[in-house]
Amino acid sequence: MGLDLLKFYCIVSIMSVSIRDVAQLAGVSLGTVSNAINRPEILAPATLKKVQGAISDLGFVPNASARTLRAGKTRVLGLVVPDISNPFFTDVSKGANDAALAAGYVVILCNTDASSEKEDQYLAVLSSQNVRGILITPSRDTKKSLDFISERGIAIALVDRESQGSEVCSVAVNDSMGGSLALNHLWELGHRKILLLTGAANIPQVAHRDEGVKNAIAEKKKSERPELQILRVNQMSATSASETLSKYVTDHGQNFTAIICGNDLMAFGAIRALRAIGLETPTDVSIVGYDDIDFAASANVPLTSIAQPKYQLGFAAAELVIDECNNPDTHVHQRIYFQPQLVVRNSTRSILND
Amino acid sequence: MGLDLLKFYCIVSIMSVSIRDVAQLAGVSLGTVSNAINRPEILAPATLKKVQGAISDLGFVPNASARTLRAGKTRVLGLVVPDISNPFFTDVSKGANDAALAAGYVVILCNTDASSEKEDQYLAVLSSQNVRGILITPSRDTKKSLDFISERGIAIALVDRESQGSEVCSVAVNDSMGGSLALNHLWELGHRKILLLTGAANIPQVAHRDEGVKNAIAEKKKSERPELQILRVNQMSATSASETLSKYVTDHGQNFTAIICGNDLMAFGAIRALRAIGLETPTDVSIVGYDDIDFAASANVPLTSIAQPKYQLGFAAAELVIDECNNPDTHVHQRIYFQPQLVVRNSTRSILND
DNA sequence: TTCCGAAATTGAATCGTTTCAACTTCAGAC
DNA sequence: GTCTGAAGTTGAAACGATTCAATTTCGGAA
Repeated sequence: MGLDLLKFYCIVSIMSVSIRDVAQLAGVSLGTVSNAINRPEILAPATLKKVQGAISDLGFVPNASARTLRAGKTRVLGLVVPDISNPFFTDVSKGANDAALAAGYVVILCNTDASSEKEDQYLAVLSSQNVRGILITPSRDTKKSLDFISERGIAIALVDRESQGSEVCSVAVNDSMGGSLALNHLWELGHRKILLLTGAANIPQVAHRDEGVKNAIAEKKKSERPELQILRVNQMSATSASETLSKYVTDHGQNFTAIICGNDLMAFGAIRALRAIGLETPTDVSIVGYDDIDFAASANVPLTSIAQPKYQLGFAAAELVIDECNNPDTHVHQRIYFQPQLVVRNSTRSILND
Repeated sequence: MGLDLLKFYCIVSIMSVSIRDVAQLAGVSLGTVSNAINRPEILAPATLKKVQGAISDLGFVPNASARTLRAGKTRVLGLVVPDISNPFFTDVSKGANDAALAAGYVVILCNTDASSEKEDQYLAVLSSQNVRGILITPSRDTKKSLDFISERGIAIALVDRESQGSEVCSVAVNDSMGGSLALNHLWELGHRKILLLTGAANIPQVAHRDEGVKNAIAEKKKSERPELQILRVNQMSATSASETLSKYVTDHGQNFTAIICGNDLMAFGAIRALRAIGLETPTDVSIVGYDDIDFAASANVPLTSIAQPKYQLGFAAAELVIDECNNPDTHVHQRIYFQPQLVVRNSTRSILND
């Protein structure tokens, strides 16, 4: 008898309880239980209480598949990024996850390694999973991917890309402003010969930042405009930056007092290359990085850098998509534009003598 | 008329095609289409071809919800980690995603911030999503979480934790061996006074590594055993390591020729602290890090470190779970144990004089 | 007492698959 | 020509929720 009882409990706890069981226990109909879950306000308070009691007694959790099948709506988002090991996207992912969880959504992470095929493959999988919305940093031919998605009635937000028309939401950082921030900081410290150690010009982010630097220069009075040299590296890594800079100084001498780098790793590479030829940072050369990676603060030479609100980027993108899902009528597509921030540490120094 | 035609195309392209449409176009029954998708080998080749043609003509994608509802099985895994911005888990996630994609699965990423409540919350969500398996690095009370999961018939793999009983799979790295590798490397270089700059002893990974260091010492002949000092930091960060080490040297002097650090960031902190008091790496002190983070190779002093197969960890865990899902009968629970690897760079140096 | 309309509740139909027992087809054995 | 069994195909039932037209309930007005 004791054994039978145990068995009974096991069955109860293992077999999934359905809305039917709840209805039976509460002594109401199927529809009423469904209403208790989805539109509690239309039920008589007493009934609602009864049903909620039964739900928690049985530990009932609605079956997402059944719900989706009938209602046609999941509570799942897809996040499609080129490289999750890039700290930028890691933080974006964190923000998106937190925003999603708060709204009862869940995020499927898709790492495309910047390959179009993998991107397409993931989009097909996400579509078959009936995801409700997709946050994406498209790798290449944006149009096709986007059409594929929106054709299926899935909400979209572009991350770290600006939408062209106004048919989708987008969340981006003002890269041009980032470039300006870096230049103005150095300018205020008195630097007038500046080297821009940057990446390939066909990367949109890089182009925008370069432009920001140039704009900031153009805004100065003619007599106070700094001289700008531009040096591009193939790979935006410490090693590549270090080698490129060494060669440059060998060829041209040190014709600068400060360097603006494409990212923090390149900044560390630059510091290393300079030290190798007897130039200290910031004593001899000031250096500004970009991204403000975690390690920037605790490096040998704590780095002055441009910080991007990565977490907020992901959070906002998820919120936009969820709003589009939950309020399709009132939702209006937005282009959100975050502002980067200058973080001053020890790698830059004033060379004014007053 | 033109407008009507447009409307027609819109409806065709927006409305989802079901298995029913495929059956009609191919001139076969529902069941046959289902078989073409799930057990193609039992169909007559001609029929199979016909159905596959219809599927691709219509661009049919099976509805995951309906499939799950009927079959009770999703193709979704959950990955529950304490901190996705830790490069370790980033790589684990990449590995898991790749293994999943290859098997037609998809991964929901759950970042718990090492909080038990968030972990529970995510487990509930994953359960309601009917995920098929969960890869988890549990934060605390493993037992309860695991019971919750397996009670619901969801496959489990422990990541970076060893399973105690044999009722679940686990994938971990031999941390003890990592500690031994570090010590033996220094020992071979002639170091006999070693400082272990490590984290809190109640973190399992830390404890195992410390143990590995001690074991390696115990294996040496008595006369050749190095002296070991242990110094623990609160936070395993560069700053904390730097401060703690500075204070230690002030109090005790430099009673070591080499340092084994709890991770690479701490190693960078140590290098900085030493330089501040006039000690260069590796000239005066040799340093070994742990984790082999990306930046280790391109730092000012390229770091000798212990590398863990993080990607493989995630890949293997996903494979184990997927095997358990697909072949529940033949599947046997495994404990996989990866071996860390010593990566020698410039932060360590021999002090033997022969 | 009767009737009315608003509020609350009901339950059959539906979503798009998979499953499996039942049925058809057909080549070969007798 | 008939029978047999294997191979191939069929289609109704089921999964567990939501939806909505239909039904019941009930307080108050006539």
